Amino acid sequence: MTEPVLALMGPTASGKSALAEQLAIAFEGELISVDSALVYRGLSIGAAKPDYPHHLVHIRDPAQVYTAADFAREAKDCIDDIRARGRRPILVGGSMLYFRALIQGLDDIPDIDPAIRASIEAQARVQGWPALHQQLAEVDPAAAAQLHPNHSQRICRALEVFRGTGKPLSEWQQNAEPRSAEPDPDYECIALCPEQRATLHARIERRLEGMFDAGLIDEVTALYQRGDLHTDLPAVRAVGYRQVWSFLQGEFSLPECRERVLIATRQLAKRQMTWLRSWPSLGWVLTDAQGRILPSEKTAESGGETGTATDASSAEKLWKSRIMQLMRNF
RNA sequence: GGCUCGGUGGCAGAGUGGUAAUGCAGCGGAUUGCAAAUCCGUCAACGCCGGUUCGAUUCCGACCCGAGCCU
Repeated sequence: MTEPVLALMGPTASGKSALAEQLAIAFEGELISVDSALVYRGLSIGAAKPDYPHHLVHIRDPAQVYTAADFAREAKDCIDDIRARGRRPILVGGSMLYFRALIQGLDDIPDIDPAIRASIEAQARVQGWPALHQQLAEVDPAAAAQLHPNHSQRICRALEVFRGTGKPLSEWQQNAEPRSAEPDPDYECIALCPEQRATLHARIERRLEGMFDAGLIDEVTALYQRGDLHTDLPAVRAVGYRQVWSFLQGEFSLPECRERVLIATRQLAKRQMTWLRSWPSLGWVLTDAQGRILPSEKTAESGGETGTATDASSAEKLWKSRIMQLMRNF
């Protein structure tokens, strides 16, 4: 069997990129970015674009919409391609739905005509989402039962799948084999994160200052002046870009803008932590206030309640131990 | 020094003689094609001391603090 793909996860500003670069060099690997903002050209400073080369960075125009499904497909191709060249693919990033789409897979639902979504959103503007939730309940009660009446995006998705395919979303999802919580042997998932929340917040704050100093405002201004971009696009909704965009429109002062970016970034980190806490079989790599990896047993592979490693191949064990060893020296 | 207005949760800000909206932040959660998105849940307050009252955050008085005006 092929060795697993290393997947390095973690909240924003946790230091993933620096570690990833070291891993890439140490393992003759190639990095694949798992980042929903970095896919867009023009998002560099505010998206913390790393200097070291990554795949799947700057591959779309900000006017386009990139999706988790696009990512899963392209990342898979990328992994195959890298392996075909005899190198090791390493995934790095914090877009957890992208990781999930790649590792756990998405159901094979056909593309939906964007016009359908547009009409649903138009309908929602006049009727409100709870009304659409009700309509969903008539055609797809299973999906509706799992969604709050205000959950705009997911109600929209369920509705557009039904209208576009004539088949309820919940049925599409039943076709696939049930998702297991078992660790996927094809991926070795590691999370890098400061042990203390306060440390992460301090890192976020420091990095944000650097972004503003490096010209974040100018970067967003360039996007703003294109004239064809708007706040409904994912690229413009990204943390930092959205707030600076509003600042450019005169909605608030620069100090308030900076404060809002800071808050939004912390909130992003929190949501990422929520994903990570329930991620199956995740190896936690905790760091101290100086960014050094803590040597305690907490850094060892977790989730091994039973002897899951007993039947692991020696190649796999070697792979793991090399990662762990490298990380101790980080 | 005098007068006026004001002091409600971390912040902003309603309100009532029977212990108090809401927004933001914080914290927790969800997450199958926009996910750095979207949504849900939740903690937490009436400056201080007396008085009136069955009962005061709400009424009265003193005091403290803040803003403004006056001398």
